[in-house]
Amino acid sequence: MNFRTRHDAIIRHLRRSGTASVDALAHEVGASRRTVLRDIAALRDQGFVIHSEPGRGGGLQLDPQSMQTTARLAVAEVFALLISVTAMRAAGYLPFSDLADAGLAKIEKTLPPEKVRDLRRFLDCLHVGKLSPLQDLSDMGFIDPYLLPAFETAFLERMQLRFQYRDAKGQQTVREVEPQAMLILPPLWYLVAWDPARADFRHFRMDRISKPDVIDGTKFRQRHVSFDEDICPYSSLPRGGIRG
Amino acid sequence: MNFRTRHDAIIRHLRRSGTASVDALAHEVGASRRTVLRDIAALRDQGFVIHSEPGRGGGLQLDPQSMQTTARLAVAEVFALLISVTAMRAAGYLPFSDLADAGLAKIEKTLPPEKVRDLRRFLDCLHVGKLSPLQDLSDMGFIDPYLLPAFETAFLERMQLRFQYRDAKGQQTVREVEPQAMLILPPLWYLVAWDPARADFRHFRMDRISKPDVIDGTKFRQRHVSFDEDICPYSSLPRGGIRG
DNA sequence: CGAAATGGTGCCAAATTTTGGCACCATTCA
DNA sequence: TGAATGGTGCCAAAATTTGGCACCATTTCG
Repeated sequence: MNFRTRHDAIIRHLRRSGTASVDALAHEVGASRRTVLRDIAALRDQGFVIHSEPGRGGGLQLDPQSMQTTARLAVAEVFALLISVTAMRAAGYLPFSDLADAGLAKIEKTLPPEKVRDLRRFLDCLHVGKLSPLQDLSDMGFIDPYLLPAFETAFLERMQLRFQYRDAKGQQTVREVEPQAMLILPPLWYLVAWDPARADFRHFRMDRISKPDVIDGTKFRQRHVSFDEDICPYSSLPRGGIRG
Repeated sequence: MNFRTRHDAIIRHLRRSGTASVDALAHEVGASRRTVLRDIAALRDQGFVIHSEPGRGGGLQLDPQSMQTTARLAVAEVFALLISVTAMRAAGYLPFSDLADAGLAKIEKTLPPEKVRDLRRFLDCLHVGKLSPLQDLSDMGFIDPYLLPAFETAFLERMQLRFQYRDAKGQQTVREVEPQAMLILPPLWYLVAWDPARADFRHFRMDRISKPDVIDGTKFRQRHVSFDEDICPYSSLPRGGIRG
């Protein structure tokens, strides 16, 4: 009996019998006391809540609440988490980002197929590169919290987006564009969009966008965006897993 | 990367990319072709329906209908996710952080109450500020993967920590200190600790710490750490939050 | 009080499983 | 035919798991 089967057996036994001692479990699953104690620790690490009571009449007890633990996240939430973990990895904090990424993989596994498809299409629009050191960062602002929900609709439904844009000189203009890609040049974030009025691509710094709104009834086709060679799509980013 | 994590990663990749070759997967998860083939067989045993097509243009494909509905994140994974989001927000790299927060809130709900309490206590030790531009970043290294688990114990149980420290001149010394706070001055991370031998606070750059170990049987009291005024605790950090 | 029953930890060597590499087979497609 | 692809058997090396032991802490019973 390998440890996976054993863990299942232990959980099943605890569920059925309510409470059990380590020795009883050890006998039940045919393993040593030491091994069962290790299994209990592992199960606790995995999120099972197992209460224990030492002394005569004590034993182990599985908290029934810990059995239902499904977090149903929205696509945008998973996306937001993913980019934060990606940024963390890019910054070189592997121990943290690897663990966080493993957690996200579990969450993704539970996402329904159509959400995974949306997530993939969203991530396909994401590109990462290095910022030129010449950029002026002194006027970095905050990104409108309504931007991501608006992006979600605009990118996935391929609908035009209207927003106010404040250019480098502080001029406010209203734009109506076709969102084609998102670009991260840490710490700056850009929207790459086709501007039909100018018949050309434009880069918009996200912290300069306000009042984003999807324009009803519009539909556009995806265009090929060509990036510099030092900018790579998120999906081909080097990932965790140290190769031996 | 152990086989459980690898299985999660493989499923994630297959779901995201629709179809993938064994070699691509092997490269992705950092394992050999043989191992991935074994993993695929194991996943099929577990009930995942994975179609395969030999020959040119072939590959593996995960049937979207075969999906798992529950995920149980390890406590450490939730910790890592929270820290990632927190740190990236602090660094100002992270737009959409309120959405990430919403996702985290859902995930947090699946943790047992005492773990949530631990999480809060851990995050209470986290402080964020701005790095002086004079700092030399040329020798930034990687953070020891054992640091996070060691911190978890040391901070939560208030136990002393022993580690090797490489100072700015490259000198290696062994320190035994009382961890009092974590400080992020993007992109650098510091441990702020009371050094009993020197009877004073010290800042240790995390990428210069190696071989961390909790010292058994030690217990210390929390001290008030005074920070510069431009450094604020994580808990009072400005949050996104959708206005309305 | 002392003894017994219980959970829990550290350590180590033995047992077991996992892994990577290799050779080789079958299928598909250009 | 040759290249790209999935798949299997085998083996030694690497990594992990396991059991045994000593020992600690807490609780309850007599």
